[in-house]
Amino acid sequence: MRADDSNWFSRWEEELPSLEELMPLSQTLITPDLALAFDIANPSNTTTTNNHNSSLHQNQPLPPPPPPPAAVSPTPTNPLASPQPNSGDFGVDSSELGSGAAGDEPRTLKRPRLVWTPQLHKRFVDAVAHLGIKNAVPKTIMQLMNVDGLTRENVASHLQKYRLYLKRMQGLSSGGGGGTGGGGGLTGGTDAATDHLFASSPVPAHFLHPGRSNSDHFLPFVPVAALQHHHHQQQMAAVGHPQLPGQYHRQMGHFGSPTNGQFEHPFLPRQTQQPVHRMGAPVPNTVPGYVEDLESVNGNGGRKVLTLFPTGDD
DNA sequence: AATACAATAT
DNA sequence: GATATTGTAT
Repeated sequence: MRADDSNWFSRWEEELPSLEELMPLSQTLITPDLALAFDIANPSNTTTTNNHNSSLHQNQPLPPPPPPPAAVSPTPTNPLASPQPNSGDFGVDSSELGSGAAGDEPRTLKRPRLVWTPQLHKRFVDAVAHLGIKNAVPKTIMQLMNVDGLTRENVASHLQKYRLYLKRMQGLSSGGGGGTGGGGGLTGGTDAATDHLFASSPVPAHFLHPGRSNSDHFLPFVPVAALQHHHHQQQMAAVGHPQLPGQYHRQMGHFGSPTNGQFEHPFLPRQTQQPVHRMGAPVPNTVPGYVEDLESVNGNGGRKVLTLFPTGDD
């Protein structure tokens, strides 16, 4: 109870990490709907609850307004290169979305394929490593990663692949061969072109021997402190050109050594629990910011790809 | 009912 | 081949 306690709250903001520090993980996955809503300046709208402006509090040093309206062409059926019929001015896109026009929130829109960048994967591996294979299940991993827009399904799918990778490695180490008949001979071992991504991040040793060793770190629970506090995730969309001039910042992993894990925050008794809120709330998720890009490859329907960008370290 | 896993489809 | 989606088990 110090006098200064009374104003700790005032200083609270000062205690926050600088934007630059947090920035690395900012940006959020996009949701197509939001993108649309973004431009929709509908005077009459209503359900578009996009009120979240995060940039109000602190300024943002990086608002390079880039380009363009990158144009979101939600029309998968538009193989043509001309994304929007509106040539010339952007602004509102049309997006007729099928049906409904602006009235219904497209909850059923398909999100672009998630692209697992090495950074994202790193986060994934860190999360799995810190959870221990035992507790590393999609939901938990997803929470620890705290990447906005990332869904359980995304993680599950990646986890599935990752497990196969681990298995493969185990087999290689002792097995001999495997015989899989594969004849091929591929196998490069630790880094086949196939596992590019996986190879880019070190695989914690314990992953390789599930069997013995009690690898499971003691972490029944993870104070996932990173869950819903300030959301800062990073994600970007890169399409076609992986070399975006963007500024990446590196965010050091939060995951450090659990042995000494001293999570401390002025106060965060928040157990990262997710209330069982189900739909119904008109203002459920407030997405901070996002960027979306899509790549239209050949007329195959154009696969939109969403790539979360770097957040981390390498 | 929700979640995870495995299999299958795009 | 990488992800998404589906089916099934828990």
